[in-house]
Amino acid sequence: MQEQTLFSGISPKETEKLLRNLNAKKMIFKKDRTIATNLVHINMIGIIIEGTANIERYDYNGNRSIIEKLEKNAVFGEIFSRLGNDVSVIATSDCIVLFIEYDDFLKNLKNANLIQNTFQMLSSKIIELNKRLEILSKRSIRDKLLTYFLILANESPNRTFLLPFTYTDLADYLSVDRSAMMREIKNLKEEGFLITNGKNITLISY
Amino acid sequence: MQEQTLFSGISPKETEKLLRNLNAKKMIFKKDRTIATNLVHINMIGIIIEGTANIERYDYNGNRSIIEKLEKNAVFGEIFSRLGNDVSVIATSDCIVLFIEYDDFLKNLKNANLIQNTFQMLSSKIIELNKRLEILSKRSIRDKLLTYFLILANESPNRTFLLPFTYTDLADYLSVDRSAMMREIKNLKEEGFLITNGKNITLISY
DNA sequence: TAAATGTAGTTGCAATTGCAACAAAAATCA
DNA sequence: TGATTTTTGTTGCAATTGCAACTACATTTA
Repeated sequence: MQEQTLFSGISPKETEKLLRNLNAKKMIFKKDRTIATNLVHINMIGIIIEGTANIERYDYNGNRSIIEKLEKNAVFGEIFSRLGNDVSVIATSDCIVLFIEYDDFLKNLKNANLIQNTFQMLSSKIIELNKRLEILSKRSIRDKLLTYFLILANESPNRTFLLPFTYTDLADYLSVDRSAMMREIKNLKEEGFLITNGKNITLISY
Repeated sequence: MQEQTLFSGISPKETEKLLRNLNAKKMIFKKDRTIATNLVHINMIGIIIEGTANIERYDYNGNRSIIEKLEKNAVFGEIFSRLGNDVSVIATSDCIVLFIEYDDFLKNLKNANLIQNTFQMLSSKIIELNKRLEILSKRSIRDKLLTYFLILANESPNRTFLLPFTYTDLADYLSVDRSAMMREIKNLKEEGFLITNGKNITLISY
């Protein structure tokens, strides 16, 4: 799914040249470290070369919200994610991240492949955001769970999938209280909508 | 705000030529008419030349969700909005809309201005989506209202703004029950957070 | 490997929310 | 302009949700 990168279709040599022109800087982050905070004014683009990270926000109540999961080759930064106030990128495993100045990037946006790829990236960001919006616009925890699980179930052949979150993180992704969510999952199981075995979930009907 | 268009910086003559190459088709829609439904497979880009429209979704409970408000010069379509299942674009006033095939568009994506403008459009879509996500990730109606009102208040000098929705539509934008929302607005007024006069709202503190 | 930390699973209770059902006011239409 | 439709404003009540507080289990870390 995340095989497409910013440099797909561009030869390694060409890529290296581009990265030099782009003044790209490579940085290493340990798990749980903050990769970036409040990037609005910094105008950087980050590329996850190795590892995984989350884009997160804490509101004034102390509630965490997981905005996005970043996998290998994912990009983040103002144009890609609107990293506003109180938003941070946190390493969820050891990470290698490439940083590029946005202005440098725009100046070098002449390579046809790079243009095409950037479009792809932006488009898939939009798709991800809309996916999450569809979930959050549901008015009950039950509907949020079912909507999310349906998306995951549809991506696998037998409607069984591995939850890509801990249940604690899932609650923050759905923006609901964890205990209320667990209660609702229990209800869904009792009513025969779901079978769970740890993070393995099968969606029976919906 | 929406002065930027896909064809900014491109001369009228050049634009016309582009539109001919793009095989653009102009269509007229009366208020409340459906401009497009389930565009996923149709692969079209729409540009609102005149008028306003909403991107909306109805879920199986019959709850409407207003996904996005489209103003003059706004663009919509798969790459820009992920118009998935049960999603429609509805004219909220008489509209003139330009349709372009996505493939034609990509093929003609050589003009530097067009590239730049398309990036701008995609970026501002992402910003809009994130704005809405920030609102919907709040766990109470009160916080959703305050978050949205704060965004509007910050865009005007004296923290007073004109609500761009009917209150009925606002509830669908915030994905909450209308009567519960009205109740909460009343509470906020009584507690001195808000002053309202019809759709004129002043945010006192937050 | 023992201790410490993080995650899963529960529950009672109070607060918030959605639903249904109105009446009144405003906007639209014929 | 008069009739019709839409929007606003309200309320009681039941259902859902968040919060707090635990226990049990799993995973890290020293």
